[in-house]
Amino acid sequence: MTGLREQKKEKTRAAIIKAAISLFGKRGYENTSITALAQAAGVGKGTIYSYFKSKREILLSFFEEELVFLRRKIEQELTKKSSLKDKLVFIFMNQFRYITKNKEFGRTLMREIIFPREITVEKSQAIDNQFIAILVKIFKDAQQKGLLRRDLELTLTCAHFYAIYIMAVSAWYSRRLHSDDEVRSVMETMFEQILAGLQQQPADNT
Amino acid sequence: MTGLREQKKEKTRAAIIKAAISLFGKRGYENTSITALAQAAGVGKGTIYSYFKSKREILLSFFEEELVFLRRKIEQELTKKSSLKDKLVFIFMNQFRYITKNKEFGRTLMREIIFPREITVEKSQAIDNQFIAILVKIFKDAQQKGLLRRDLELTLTCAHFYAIYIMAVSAWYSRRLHSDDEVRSVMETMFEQILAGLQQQPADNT
DNA sequence: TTATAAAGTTGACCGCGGTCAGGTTTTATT
DNA sequence: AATAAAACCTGACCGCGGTCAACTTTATAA
Repeated sequence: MTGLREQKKEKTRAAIIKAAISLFGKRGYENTSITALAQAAGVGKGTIYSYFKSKREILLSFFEEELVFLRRKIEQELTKKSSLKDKLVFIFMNQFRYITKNKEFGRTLMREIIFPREITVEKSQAIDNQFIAILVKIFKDAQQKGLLRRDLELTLTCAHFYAIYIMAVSAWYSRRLHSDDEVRSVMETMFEQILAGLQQQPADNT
Repeated sequence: MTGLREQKKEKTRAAIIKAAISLFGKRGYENTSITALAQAAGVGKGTIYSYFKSKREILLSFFEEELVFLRRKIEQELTKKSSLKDKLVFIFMNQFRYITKNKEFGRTLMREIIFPREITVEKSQAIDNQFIAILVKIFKDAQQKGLLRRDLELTLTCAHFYAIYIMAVSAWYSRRLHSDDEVRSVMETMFEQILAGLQQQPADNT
């Protein structure tokens, strides 16, 4: 049953995440110390580490929660988009905007998700599994409508598009791309190029 | 001219890099403290920071030097590879093996190169410019031989393959791919898929 | 040669993320 | 109600990357 202990633990965990949302949002990730987080959550510093393995895991947990909303929002608006390319661009641009809203926050997040440490591998896997879920759904749909080759290993196809997205984010952080528009334009071009190779070949008349 | 000052500075810089090579190699990046590095280089801790902006910049500078050799080696052996796909796989697998030789070292490096901070943007750009140089050369060659569409923006094409490479490295760090062979196999598959879309369409007979 | 300015070096010091021995609260048992 | 065991909480403490005021060395000018 929900003993006194479990209730408290849930409360504490929630308090920490809440404090994280508030402080990360207000001051950014790097400028929020664990000590400050602990104070805001009303617990001792050490307690934090019995709920999370590291500061970075707090970030990932925080993001995991946000992702539920982000995902819901995306899936709602997705129906408005018609073409496969539009859908993909829509998804990734939403993600991109969220990530880069706070530059330094997004960088830490990306680093942790794309190149996780042993300590955060599971969390980071859980997070991009959520993405893969959205993407696979779209691709299956496209396959059924005859827009995509049926022999594709969908996991690989997801990976392919995800790869372009990561590259775009990277280009933004490396100051090779500067605005949302540039990013979207590059992504569109590359997506078109990929799809040209993946979709069923209609009678080709160049 | 090469005054006393310049000479000393060069020596000191070299000593720091040398110490970095030795200690990073011996103990890894994270387990090498700046203090230890300073001692090994025979200078004070503060001096390190008048040569490098941060510990991570030392890592990048170190890698930049290694890259000269790696690049030379790659370009020499490249002539043996015939097909475009083989060449690309060869380049990226070399890179991959180097990066993942020391797991934690490679992770820090990738994080810094792919998602650089303001403070390391230039260095990280310089590094992947070296790659782009190798890749562009190959692609131009392929275009001349009629293996690639001529209307391609080569920078984008590079980015495309580079993206797959990053994804592969990421998959390895996320424990989605476990061995060299798996990584190569995935990379090969994806490269083939891309090329099918990018290369000139021969009369298509499926 | 000597005085002044400029450049370079240094380690004590800071706040950080993370640890852990010791103290406190909850549960289980009688 | 009293007690023992288990679970949980805590902040002093550690080594880290990075800073900077004070100091030393080199270059310049008279």
